[in-house]
Amino acid sequence: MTVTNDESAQYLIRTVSKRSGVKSDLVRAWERRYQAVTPTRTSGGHRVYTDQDIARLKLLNQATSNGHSISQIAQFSLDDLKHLLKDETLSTSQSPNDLLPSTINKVHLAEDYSDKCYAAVLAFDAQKLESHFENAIVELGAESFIEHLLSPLLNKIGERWKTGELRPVHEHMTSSVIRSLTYILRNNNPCPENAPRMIVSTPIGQLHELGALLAAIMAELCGWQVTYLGANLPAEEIAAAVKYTNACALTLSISFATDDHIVAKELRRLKKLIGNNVSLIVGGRAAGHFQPVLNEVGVMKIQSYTHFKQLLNQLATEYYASDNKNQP
Amino acid sequence: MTVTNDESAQYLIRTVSKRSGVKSDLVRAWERRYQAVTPTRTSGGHRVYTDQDIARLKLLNQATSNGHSISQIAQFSLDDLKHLLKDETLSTSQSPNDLLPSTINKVHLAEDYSDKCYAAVLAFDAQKLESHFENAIVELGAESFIEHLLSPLLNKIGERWKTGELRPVHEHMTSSVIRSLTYILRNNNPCPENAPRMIVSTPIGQLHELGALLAAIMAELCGWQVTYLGANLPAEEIAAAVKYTNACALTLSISFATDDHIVAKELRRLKKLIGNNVSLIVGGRAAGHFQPVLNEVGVMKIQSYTHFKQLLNQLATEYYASDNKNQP
DNA sequence: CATTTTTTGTCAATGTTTTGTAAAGGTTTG
DNA sequence: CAAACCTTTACAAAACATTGACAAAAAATG
Repeated sequence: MTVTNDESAQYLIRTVSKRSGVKSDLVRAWERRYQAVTPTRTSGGHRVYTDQDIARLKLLNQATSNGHSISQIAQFSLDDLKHLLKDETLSTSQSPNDLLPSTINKVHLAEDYSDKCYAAVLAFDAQKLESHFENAIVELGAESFIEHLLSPLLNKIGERWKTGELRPVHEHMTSSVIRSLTYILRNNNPCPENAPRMIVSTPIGQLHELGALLAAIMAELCGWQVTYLGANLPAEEIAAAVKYTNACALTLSISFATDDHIVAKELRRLKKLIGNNVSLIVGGRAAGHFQPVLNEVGVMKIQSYTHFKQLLNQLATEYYASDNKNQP
Repeated sequence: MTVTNDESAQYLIRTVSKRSGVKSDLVRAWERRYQAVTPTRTSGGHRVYTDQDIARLKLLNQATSNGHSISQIAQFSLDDLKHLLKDETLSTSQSPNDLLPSTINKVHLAEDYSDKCYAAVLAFDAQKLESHFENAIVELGAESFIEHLLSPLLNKIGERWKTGELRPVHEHMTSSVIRSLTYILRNNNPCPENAPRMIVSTPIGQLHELGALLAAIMAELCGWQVTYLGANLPAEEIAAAVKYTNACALTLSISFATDDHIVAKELRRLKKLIGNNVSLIVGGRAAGHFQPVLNEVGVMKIQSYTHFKQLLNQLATEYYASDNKNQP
């Protein structure tokens, strides 16, 4: 099914007629006699319809040619109409479970989607995974999608990867799908021109990018202007990106605990390169493993989903405050 | 404060009219009556348009000739317009081609965009880069976009990287932007359920993914069901993905010439793991460097843009032929 | 079953709005 | 100075709206 959630799309009667299969005259008659649809009007009086109206007329058309009297069903809700037709075509159908998504329901719904997504990951079915994600974004909204679906899902993938149930390719495939999704998420809330800038990456040796992706998406949703660099970059490169973009924050994800000293060395170098005016944030499953270095370098460590969100908002506030001072 | 001097290129109405296909008079009428575009003015009062305006007008033109009333859609955002047209081309595939998309013009136009995109890469401006890409896709169409803009651009980036004008981060940033664009490109032509499947990646040690991305996009546009895995994967992982997805082809990009034997070893292992029924395709700037191994293993080497396209179509044809035999 | 009444899709007549195009006359640009 | 722009005003075809009517089909009634 297509993603037609907005009511931004509006149509005049001829388009509606073409799409629904109901002649213009009849559309007007149904409105006049039974208020089957109640379009708004232009200032000049022309009728303006929504996607929902079209869907409605389509169903009404089907129902009438199925023997129902228009006067009886004209005021039915979309759901009622669907049921009507379902019951006819399949006489005894499945359980009708599409009803109101309350806030409490959302968590449950997200879990539901999460299971489906994990199954798609396990089956290595990128198409299905993307499809589930798309639907989930529409149904849950970007906010809930990230908090209740994406975040737990990535955790689960991280765990299962350690137990061997998943292979590295699974993670790569998932990263790939999520990366292409950033396009939808970003376009849901365009950020202001003067938003604070952030670089997101993972240090050299850290090949897992799921955590970094999550961080990037979250930051974008919190109104940051994020430049995502992918995984496995040396300190010099990351620092260069910070310079180029004039970023005021840098977020790294560390999800794999190594015993060599690469991460520590990279962090120290990074700090030296970017200086004290750029906030250095580190998250990821294995961040705790490097606690001594984090303390030494002066890193903000992400404690949890909500903690990161608070951090983002706090830093943004500080940024706007100092920005106003410099810009009288 | 940073220099936020956007709108690098500006056009007068005649150019806009030619490129968008909307007559000058009409462009002005749309502006006067519905504020469809809001160009700036020269000191003398002439209208000055941006690339975005052109993309916008092009989409509006398409939408109106598709039955939408201009007054209703004039103020839609670029994204809304894209959705509008996407939903329509899915239901009614007949589209009477609009005016003058002469091939010669397109090449020139693509070069123009290519320069702008490269400038954005050099300036490390991900947002501008994405914006240019989006406009270019609208104006050129996916096909031309890839052939005349993306492909040359990536070559240029590869070259400049070697000379040191660009750093690795530039490439990472560009990859990131292109990856999120795959979403638009993919949704322009949904592939059939039973399309042949392909895995795209780069072997271990090969960190540059631009070539692989290009290959993935091209294959998708040729009707393949592509699973893109990103860069730097060991043979076992890639082979596992091939097994999981039941892919009939595997494309690798090799853009960096190394003197160690890793690539050779990986290729040999891969061939052993995937067997003879899966086509192994290799492309990339440095593919020639490993010619002996390619011959030994039996690899199809990509010679050029058009060669790869032919290869894709040929393999797809073979796939469908053998598929029909097995599935009577 | 025959006759009325109601429902429903379609049309016609007449007036208004929308929308692409164009002409007239002045200004800017190169 | 010519070509390209600008603004204003106008115009006509296409698309809409409203009202009212009509006949076939369906339902109700006797």
